[in-house]
Amino acid sequence: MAKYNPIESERKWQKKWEESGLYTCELNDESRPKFYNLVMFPYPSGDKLHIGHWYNFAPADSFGRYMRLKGYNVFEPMGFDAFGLPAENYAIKTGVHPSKSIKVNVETMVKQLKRIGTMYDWSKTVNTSSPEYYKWTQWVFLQLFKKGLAYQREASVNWDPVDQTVLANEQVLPDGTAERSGAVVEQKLLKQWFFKITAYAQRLLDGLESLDWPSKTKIMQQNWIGRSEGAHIVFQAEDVPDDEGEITVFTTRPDTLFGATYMVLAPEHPLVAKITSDKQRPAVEKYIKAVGTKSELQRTDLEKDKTGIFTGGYAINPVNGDKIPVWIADYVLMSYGTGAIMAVPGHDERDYEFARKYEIPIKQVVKGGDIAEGAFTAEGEAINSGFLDGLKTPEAKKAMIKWLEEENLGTGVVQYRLRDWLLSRQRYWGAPIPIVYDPSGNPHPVPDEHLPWLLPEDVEFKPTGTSPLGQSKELIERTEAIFGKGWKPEIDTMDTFVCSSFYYLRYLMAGSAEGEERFINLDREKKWMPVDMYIGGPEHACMHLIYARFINMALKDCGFAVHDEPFRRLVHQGLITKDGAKMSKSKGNVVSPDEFISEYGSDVFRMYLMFMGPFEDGGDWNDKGITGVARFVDRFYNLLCSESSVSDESLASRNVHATIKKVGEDIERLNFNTAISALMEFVNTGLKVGIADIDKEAVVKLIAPLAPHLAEEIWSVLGFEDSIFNSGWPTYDESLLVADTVRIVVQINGKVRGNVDVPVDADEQAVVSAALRVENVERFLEGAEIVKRIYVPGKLISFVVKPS
RNA sequence: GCCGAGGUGGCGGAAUUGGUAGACGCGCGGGACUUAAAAUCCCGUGGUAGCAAUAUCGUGCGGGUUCGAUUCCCGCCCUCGGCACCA
Repeated sequence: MAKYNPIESERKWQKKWEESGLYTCELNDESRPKFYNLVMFPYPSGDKLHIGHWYNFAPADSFGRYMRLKGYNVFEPMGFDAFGLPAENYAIKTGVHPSKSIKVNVETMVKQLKRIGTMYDWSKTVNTSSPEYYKWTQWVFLQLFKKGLAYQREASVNWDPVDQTVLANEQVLPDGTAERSGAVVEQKLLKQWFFKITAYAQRLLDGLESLDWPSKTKIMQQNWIGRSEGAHIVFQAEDVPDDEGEITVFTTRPDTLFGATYMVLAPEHPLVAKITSDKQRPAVEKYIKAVGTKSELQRTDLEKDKTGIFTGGYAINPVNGDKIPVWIADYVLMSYGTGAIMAVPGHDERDYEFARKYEIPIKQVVKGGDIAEGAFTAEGEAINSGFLDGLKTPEAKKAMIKWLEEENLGTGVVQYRLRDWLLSRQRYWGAPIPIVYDPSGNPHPVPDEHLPWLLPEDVEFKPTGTSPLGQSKELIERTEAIFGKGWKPEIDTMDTFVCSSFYYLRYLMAGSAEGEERFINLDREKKWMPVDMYIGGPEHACMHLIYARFINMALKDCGFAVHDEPFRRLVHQGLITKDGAKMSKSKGNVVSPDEFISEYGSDVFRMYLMFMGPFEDGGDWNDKGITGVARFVDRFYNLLCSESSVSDESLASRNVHATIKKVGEDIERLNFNTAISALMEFVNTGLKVGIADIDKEAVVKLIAPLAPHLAEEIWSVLGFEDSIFNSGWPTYDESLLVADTVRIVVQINGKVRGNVDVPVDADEQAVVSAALRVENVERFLEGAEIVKRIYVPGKLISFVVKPS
């Protein structure tokens, strides 16, 4: 019998699959239930596919193949998230236009992806940087604009005065200098576009409940959205006219209002100028200036001492009329809450630290802890709090809010930490924002018939102090030609997260004539959405996965989707490291899969990755065990492709049926490692007791999701002409799983002292007498009295004894 | 600091509801085949004691519940991932 040759076989089957169009999904097929199997699409970098890609894509594909065998019409598309910084930086360095380098990269990446042997439907692919795709990115922007969900306001960007360019947060080092140029990064205000994602905060929070997602990811999103319940409370500044001197604070602890001994405003707070006394003014202005040079990152990132300065002004605590000092400090942020807080040093750690430093009185208003030692932040009973005294924290909160509302001094409110989505990028390689400005500077949407609003070609990539699109003569001329003299184009491009927020909808339309005309066919969306399985890295737990949910909801509200949530089940693959470190080109520790593929083939390599450990755990890469999987493949092939005589019929059939059960259950839960173990055990037993010819068919199907080429090869050796992936998943016979006898463990005082084989239908009395005859058990029972007996049918019999 | 996940042989890992801890694989030791090697096949493989049967210790550390704990409870230590002055 010929030895299995993976390299030759894989080439052969990949060719056949492609020629026969086996994986082209008929989206209108009504004969089978649908299954939308999606992996997060990759960025087409110039590098080869690395182990991380394989670790992500191969198991995801195995799951898709399993669902196909289970009888589902599986849609498994693949595409490219091709806009973004790396291609632009490459262009700046080499002068090669991003569209050129991306085109080359996509071509090589497709070739490499095909070598994995996945069932991607390449007839329905997307590339976010193609005009056919970004036409819809612009269209989505315009839908949100029309719905009032896109707006402009001033926002600060990180500005590199040397490179004359805007920097992303990750390009700014913790010390506030630019990663590339080393210049001190400045803050610069620019008018930028935002999506009103905050309007969806509660819906994004509520929607999480229905999703089959890792709880870790849900918790991260909850924290990201950051709902907190509390109250707005109005304080009155002294020596400032009534209507101008109102300071509204947000607090989650209105019950501690009696303990507020000072207030803090953010340095940027508009009231600071009014409230500051003449005496303090020079010092306050100096402090504000010092804070202004710091980026928000520096202000919030450093584990530093709190700093602040007294304004010289006072405010009145509304609940008790106390006159309390008003300070400014950089630990209060203008961007969260109202930019002002009431400080309760007795019951808030930051306030405590600050009050200690500046010798501000600390007052205890909740019973518990030791205020001399530190803030008591837990809940408790209100004290020194007038009408709240004796109430527990939750009741005290309610009572205080009720009082504030009656007195018209405040209201109960819900606050979110989520901020609106800043989508303007002062970059070239992105989708142009489809907005034009009339001669007075008012924004107007580019009408649909002019979409795609093309990204101009005539630009310099080198930074010149403005968004690259600003230099395009073509874009300016185009704008004036269409809209009239004096009209100007928007020159910022969109955040690439916009592109990746709806690609799962566009896959459903890609490659069709209808898809060029319509964003989505609602019947198709209704049928195919939500995505049934979404697999991708945990690094997207917050950004991408919140943005995509938001866009989907917004599109639903615009009438372009019927489902609220785009991703029903989500799984994160783990990270593959090398010697404990993340693989990266800069560290030079990237391991290429290529040598393993050419030596062992794709099947062995992908199975080895799955066999390493749980899919969601990842792990540290080493190639030590790959020979084990290669051996297993040979043994599997030998067992199924040779004549075998069955030496023990019942054991042989139990071997098959138990494996069908185990492998199916394991793949269902994405426990590929134990599914492979089960198949190895099957082979070990099978080589001993044999396998009936009639069972071979079922067993090949079991390995098909994990090693698709191998399975096709054996399937054809068994005489089948059609692809194994057009067959079905085998079923098992429960009655064949049970052996005639069962091994019962015998314990004495909880320790295993022996075991007995008894007929499966033996009753307790039979088990007991068999157990008592075990030599070692007899020894331990000699001279002892059995005081208790525990019997777990099919498992164990346990005697509790005491010496008599 | 807060939130989350985890800690099991020489190594990767298994143990679905509290019921034989270490499946499966790597590695290692021994053997068969071979002139020899590779490949393949067979046997063994947590520590300690013992020729063995077996005993004893053993799932990060210290307690607890239980006939019985890797699994449940309390208190620590360490590693990894995320967030970070959110009022």
